[in-house]
Amino acid sequence: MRKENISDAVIRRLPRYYRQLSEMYARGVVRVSSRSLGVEMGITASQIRQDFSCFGEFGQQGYGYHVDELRREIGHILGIDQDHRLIVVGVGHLGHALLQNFPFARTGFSVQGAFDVSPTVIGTAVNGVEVRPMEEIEASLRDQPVDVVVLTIPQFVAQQTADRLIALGVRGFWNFTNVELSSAVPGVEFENIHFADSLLTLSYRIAHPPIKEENP
Amino acid sequence: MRKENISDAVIRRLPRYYRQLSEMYARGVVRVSSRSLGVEMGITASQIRQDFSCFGEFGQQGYGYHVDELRREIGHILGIDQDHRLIVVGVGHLGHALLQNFPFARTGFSVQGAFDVSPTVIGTAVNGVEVRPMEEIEASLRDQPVDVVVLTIPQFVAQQTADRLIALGVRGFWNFTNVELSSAVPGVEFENIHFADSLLTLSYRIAHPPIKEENP
DNA sequence: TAGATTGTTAATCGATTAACAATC
DNA sequence: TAGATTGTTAATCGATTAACAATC
Repeated sequence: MRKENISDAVIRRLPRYYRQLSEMYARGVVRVSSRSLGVEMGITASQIRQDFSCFGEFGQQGYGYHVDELRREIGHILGIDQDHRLIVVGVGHLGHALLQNFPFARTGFSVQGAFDVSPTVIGTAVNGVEVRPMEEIEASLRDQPVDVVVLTIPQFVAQQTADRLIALGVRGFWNFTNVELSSAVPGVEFENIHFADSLLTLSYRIAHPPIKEENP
Repeated sequence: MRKENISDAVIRRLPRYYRQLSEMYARGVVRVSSRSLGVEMGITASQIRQDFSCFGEFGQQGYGYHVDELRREIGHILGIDQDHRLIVVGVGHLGHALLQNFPFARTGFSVQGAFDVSPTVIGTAVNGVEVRPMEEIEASLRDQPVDVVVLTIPQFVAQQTADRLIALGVRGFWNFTNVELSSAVPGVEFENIHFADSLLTLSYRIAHPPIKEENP
């Protein structure tokens, strides 16, 4: 049964399925059952079948799933084949690292440009992308709208910069600023990478080792 | 009632509470009720009280919570005051960016060193941390054990490097490699920052705009 | 004191797991 | 065909929310 509202938990598992299936495909695996996929990923076969059934019927009784077909389907659901357009705003160390390393193309994004306020980086090129002055962003987005902005700027300008970009029509933010951004404009999506939060959960877990399992 | 087993969902909210309370403390706010904290954070007062009650009784009837006290308590729970020790393994663009930008001290970590295999970066210093050759890591960890390793290395050496470090006694990994690491050694904790997974969930959400609310 | 707000118990909601008829 | 495995419905489990007595 196709669901109307997919839960966040399901959505967050999709990239992992995609990753696992890509890896199996690269290994030459042709078919997989929910059971064996579950064993490899450490989740139940039930959950896998439930998750997939939110989006359609991709398997075949008695056979399982065709790895490459399922991989493509999930990629399609994730929007990987939609050629989303993206710019990087803030080319400090982190913005630079993402421009240099991150495989945007493999996640379906094409990098349309990079912007910064600092004269030191303006005019330089990172991985073939020229860094342009922030003042030009209005004109640039008018000419060439983008789907997503990568926000790698200092915390104290995060919300105001987001607001400025939202006014220019941006509806997706990949936010690295460790600030909780918000907008009154409907349909604006924020995806946060909170480095500090992540490290703190690790800090918690090493500070509180999980309770030893007594012999049952 | 103190709980034995804290759910992952609760743990992942703790850094956000800590962040919010720090921000309020910086603003000079002295007391806060679960209700008003909930309004600011967009969660229910019930959930806040439930979450806190896993760890103790930090409030006072009729008054609420003392912001700074609660902030310290949560920081303590997260292990921020434990002065954890950490090294960075892999000083490419991302490792460099983290060494340069990330406020390790503010999350309770002290950077003990950085390691890489590339002669280009070995011997350089990033933000006061000297990059040493990977061969020296055995000796270094024997002398100065660390709690956490930041893994910013290429995917194809991720698992083998993790195994090598686990054999040297490392029990915490902040993993940036987009590989699902695992270990048979009990008590080893992995915290993953999966950039690609994160961006793909954003891709999903902009590809599937949430269903418009009909006027009820 | 009266009002406010906690910590906790009970009720609800949603997500995960189990079971199974359908069928390749 | 018989065995395997799906998609889906039902059962279980856990997390969130509501309610309220205790009390500052």
